Amino acid sequence: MIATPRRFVKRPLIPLTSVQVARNRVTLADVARSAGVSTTAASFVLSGRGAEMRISPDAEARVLRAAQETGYRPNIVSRSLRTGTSRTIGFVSDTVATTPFAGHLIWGALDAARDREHLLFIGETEGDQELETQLIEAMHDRGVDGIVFASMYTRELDLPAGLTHRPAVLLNAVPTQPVAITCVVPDEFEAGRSAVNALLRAGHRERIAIIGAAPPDDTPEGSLAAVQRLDGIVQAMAEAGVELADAVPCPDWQPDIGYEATRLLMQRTRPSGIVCFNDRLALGAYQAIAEAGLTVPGDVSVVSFDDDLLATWLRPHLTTVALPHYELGREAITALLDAPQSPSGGAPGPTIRRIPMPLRERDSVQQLRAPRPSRPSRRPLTPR
Amino acid sequence: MIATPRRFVKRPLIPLTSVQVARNRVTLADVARSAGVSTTAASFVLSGRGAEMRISPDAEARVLRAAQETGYRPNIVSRSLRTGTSRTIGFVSDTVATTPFAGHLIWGALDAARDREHLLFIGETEGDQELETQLIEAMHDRGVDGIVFASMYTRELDLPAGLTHRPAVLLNAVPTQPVAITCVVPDEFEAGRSAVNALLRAGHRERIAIIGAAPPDDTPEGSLAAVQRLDGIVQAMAEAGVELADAVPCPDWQPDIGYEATRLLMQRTRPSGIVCFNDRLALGAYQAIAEAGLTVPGDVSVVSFDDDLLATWLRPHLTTVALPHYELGREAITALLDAPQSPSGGAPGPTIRRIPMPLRERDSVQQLRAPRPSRPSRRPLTPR
DNA sequence: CCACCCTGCTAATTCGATTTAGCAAGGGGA
DNA sequence: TCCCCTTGCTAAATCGAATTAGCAGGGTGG
Repeated sequence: MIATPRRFVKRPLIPLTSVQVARNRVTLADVARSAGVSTTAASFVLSGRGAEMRISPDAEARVLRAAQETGYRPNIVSRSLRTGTSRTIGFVSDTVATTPFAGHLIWGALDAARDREHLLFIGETEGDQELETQLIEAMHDRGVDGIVFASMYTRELDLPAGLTHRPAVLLNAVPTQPVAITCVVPDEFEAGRSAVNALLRAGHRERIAIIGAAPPDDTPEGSLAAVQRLDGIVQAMAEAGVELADAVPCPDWQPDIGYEATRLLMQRTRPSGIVCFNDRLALGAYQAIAEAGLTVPGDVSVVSFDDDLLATWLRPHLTTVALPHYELGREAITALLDAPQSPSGGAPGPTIRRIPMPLRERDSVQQLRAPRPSRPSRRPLTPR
Repeated sequence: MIATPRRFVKRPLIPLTSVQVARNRVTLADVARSAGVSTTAASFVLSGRGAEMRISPDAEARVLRAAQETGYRPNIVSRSLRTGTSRTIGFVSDTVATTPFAGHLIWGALDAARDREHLLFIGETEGDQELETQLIEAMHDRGVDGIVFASMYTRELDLPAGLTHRPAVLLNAVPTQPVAITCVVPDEFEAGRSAVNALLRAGHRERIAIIGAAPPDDTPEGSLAAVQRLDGIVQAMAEAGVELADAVPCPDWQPDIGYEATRLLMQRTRPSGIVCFNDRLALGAYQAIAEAGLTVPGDVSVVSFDDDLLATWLRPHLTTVALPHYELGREAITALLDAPQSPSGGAPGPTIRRIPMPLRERDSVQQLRAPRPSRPSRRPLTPR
């Protein structure tokens, strides 16, 4: 075989199109042809504008039947190019993997998106600012209708570049800048009140301690949840006229730290009720309490936050104020899709939607004596 | 003001286009104009085919500079329409939310996808067959390049309709039908061997019991993991010439069930080593052992499977055979993108990639006596 | 009987990038 | 001098749906 001289080869261009693209999908043109109408007419019928555009009932029926029989599904890529709306949302978070919670956040978002026939892109930044921007751009390149930017724990954050070019919602976070953006966060302040009230209602008044933060403001770096839970706790106790017996601040809320904190507490104050700032700390507390030869709730009552899966794995089951991850996820998508942003002006700052954190009463709180006649809990008007 | 008579209004059609679509993105045409060339030339340059298509170095430089200066980013929706490839992958699983593992599966997939400049759609089916099909269709409507169909626990499953219309990979699952599809699964059989070998190596020979399944085949419905772990355990013990002292099958692998199973075991056999079929069962075992006034590992050694976060929360930290979720996720994407399927014929059945499950040795196994001279563990050639 | 309107459609354009086909200018060999 | 080839680029088609503009035919009022 003789090699063709280079210069005799005109252009080695093979029609790639016919090779790469799966040609077996039914298109609108196919439907139209099969119904004996133009694509225009078919498009009108299938978008429900048949009557408006004066397509005869007969033609309409033919189109509908053709679409049905061929199993036609509109190509959303094409529609997206034309209309600029892709029925697609980006969900960018800092940590998908390391917290089990993330699943529920995403789950709620997924459900809400599905209700509105949207699909979700997922991206994880691991807190890397450059990655944040890249992901957001990659999503906009693909024509997402909007982006939910989520943090795994409630905090303040700097808005990443490009986020607000199109509709966006902050989930579990509020912006450091006074930007007009919708934020969906759990009501951590009310949660603080709920937690401590669970103890107060059960008659605990004397020796109540907390693990995870200490008044007035010793909280883990950057955690808004910590600050607000603490505020709620402090305020509820003040209202009830009860003194906080002890408090152990913790830089990080992990089981071993809860364990050490509780050992310290048992030596120092021997509390009858402990509020742990999350369920992992509570696990550590359980371990330390058991090791001291004491029982929950007989000797020490424990309440906590988050409603981790862990809470029902512990014996006895843990009373805790739940982070409503599913609802948070749902609400973020709802806010994004239902309340389009006003890009130019409008509100001077963020719009914050607080989602209630429900108390899950289980078996870790001991009823001390008949509850006092419950004073209607007045919610103060203090700005938060 | 007099209302315009209906019939005088020609057609109330407002050019929606200019309203809906954000017109501020830089397009290829903008770049071309700014560089003083045609979009064709600009496209050639930016796709790296400048030399091939004989664009002069000068023109090439102008295009590159214009793209740089305007911050041009190609519209992937448009590219996708033309080329049929969207740099987008669908990840459909049965459970994102209820298992904390899911996060790591997704994490690995996300990382691998990012390495190849792909984005991931996420969908959750909750085991609903109709939803499976709908999700897969919705993803194909958006032009995904392929789909990873994942199960949260290793099992056999019926391939959903439409999955194999385009490239697809099964993650943590194998098909019931003899279909040519790539499957990525953890090596559960080898894991069974690892777990029990951890006990054998430490000198446990007499009273070894297992919780979660019982020979020859009492395993939770539909769990391939259970079957294969059990096989591995049985085989490793047979090889070592050690008799299984006791086995408690469990319909579900939750802490309370592990607790009850262990109580039963302590009465019946009082084992010195327990293999729990997952870490939740092990948590229950810890609780029952502590309640019996015994300690881990002093009185009872425990090994387990999964390497749940829980494993390092327990005291002492749990020795367990890890499910390599991150690697599983990565491998699924890699397999999907790097090894395009041969749609018509080729292999007669699925291609199965087994990912090793590493033993994480921690503090729950007691060394009984000096280890016997370790016979090089011959891996048998038995087909699995 | 003619201008006009309504009915019921269709042709053509558009979105943005990719790809095919091809053109103008210049150089070199016969 | 003429033909052919190469260089360096551009025009036009394409992907699939949505949308704008407009056309043919029949009926009606003046």
